[in-house]
Amino acid sequence: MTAAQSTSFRIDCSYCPIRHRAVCAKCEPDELDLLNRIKIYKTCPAGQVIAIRGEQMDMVASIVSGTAMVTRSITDGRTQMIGLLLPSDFIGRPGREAAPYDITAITDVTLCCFRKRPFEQLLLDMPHVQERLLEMALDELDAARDWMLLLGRKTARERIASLLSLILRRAKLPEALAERDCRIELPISREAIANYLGLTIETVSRQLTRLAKDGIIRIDGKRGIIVPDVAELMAETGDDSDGGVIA
Amino acid sequence: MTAAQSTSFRIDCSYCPIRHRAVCAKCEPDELDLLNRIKIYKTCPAGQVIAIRGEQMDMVASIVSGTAMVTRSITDGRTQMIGLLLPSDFIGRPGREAAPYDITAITDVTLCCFRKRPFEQLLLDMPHVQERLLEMALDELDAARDWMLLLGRKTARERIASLLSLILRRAKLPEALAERDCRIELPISREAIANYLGLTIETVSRQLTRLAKDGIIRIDGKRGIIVPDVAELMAETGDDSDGGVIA
DNA sequence: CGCGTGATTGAAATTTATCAAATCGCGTGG
DNA sequence: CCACGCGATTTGATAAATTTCAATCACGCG
Repeated sequence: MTAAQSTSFRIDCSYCPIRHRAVCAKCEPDELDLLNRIKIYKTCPAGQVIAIRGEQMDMVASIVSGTAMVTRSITDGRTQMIGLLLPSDFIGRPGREAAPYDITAITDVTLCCFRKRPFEQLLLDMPHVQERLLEMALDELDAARDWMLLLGRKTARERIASLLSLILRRAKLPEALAERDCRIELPISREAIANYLGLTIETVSRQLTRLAKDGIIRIDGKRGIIVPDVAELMAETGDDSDGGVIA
Repeated sequence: MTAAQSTSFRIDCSYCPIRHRAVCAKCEPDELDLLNRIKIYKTCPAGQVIAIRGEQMDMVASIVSGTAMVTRSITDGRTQMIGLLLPSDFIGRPGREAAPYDITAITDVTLCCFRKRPFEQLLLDMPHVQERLLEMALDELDAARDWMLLLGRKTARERIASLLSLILRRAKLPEALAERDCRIELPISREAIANYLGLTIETVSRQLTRLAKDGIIRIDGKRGIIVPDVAELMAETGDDSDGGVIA
């Protein structure tokens, strides 16, 4: 956590919207009390840099609201998005000094922060937090590996279809996916999509229009996408029929 | 763990070559005793399938010796290597029924196996194992994300250089990297390299000969590579000067 | 000695990136 | 209210990188 945040406050954990999914998901009331006492809320405006690779991190945090992106770059500016942080996702790595990636707020972001040292101590005392952190790390690992398949082997069209289908699955209830004309709002710009998919902006744009021409999607303004038939979109992802999800 | 293994035996943990790096690294002697009682050694010959994505896994295991590869594939046979398993690496995921990836032995492999249920129970009772598992998962996550940068943004030449430099760093002591004419043995075939780097066999082959023509490497038989100047190779990886490692 | 697998090389095709220009959306100031 | 300008997006033409298809080569082994 490098950059200054604009505000700092605290609310009670019992009202916390990410209570059941964040690192604290498995905590008992007394453990929650302890967390409550040492946490600090901070907010970052959209666009603000939350962490810079290689710089000192003295905080860890959960995302309470908003979206942030995790990126890595090489010398000449090429950058790859490595993860998307949504509410309940965790930032920071116990037992490491420097931030391993760059993190930038996409929308305004609210963070539930802990100073790193006390948090590390707390991990040892509170196995529930460590258990949950392990679960979350393994889920992220699965997601990262799915993405490796996409980046290493999928065509531009398949990448776009995969992204759209990912967003659909995250945004909609499973039963809603059977309906016709599902509408989603892209949470990120074309540039961010390109960085996510390992493509250029132009290729992203072209593949979107091509999918539209083929009737797989309809484009509705800059950020809106309407999917007439989700199954048809899924068929374009290149994945096996299960859509990458294990039964 | 799906496939049948050829042999099954047990040796004492105190002689275990991966004792200090595997999931049991942080265990006290009494904890080790407990592990010792419930572990089973198994071996797989080179080429054998160790796990198949989607199939039931009733074992978790550490790699004691040998090398295995973790892959994911899509419908038409395109496959992406998602990880390389070396001695001390862990196979299996607590709290999940089905294997999330395919795993294949590259060389003969010796595994230190635990039945999944008892191991899961043991995780709760032995925080040292869980701590270590978390560390290992986070390290793997970092590795997966580095690889995402490679797959999404690097050129074929940079990918090859990155792989060679990765193997160098794994195989040699840091001080040996300063020497001239470092020799490494590629642990995997051209096809496996291609699947690792998200390229075709032919591109791998061409880039290797091109790097050789440019004097960055010398090719020494099918599997041997001699690197006259490691720094020069590192400069071809596209990474910042730190070579992707955080201080 | 010939066979087979894995690796290399070559030529053509395809995909994606790059460079350049046009368009769109939208808030601002006149 | 409307023209202006800016950033983001789309579109077009061309170039570059990588894949694909097809041969050839190298080498270990029966």
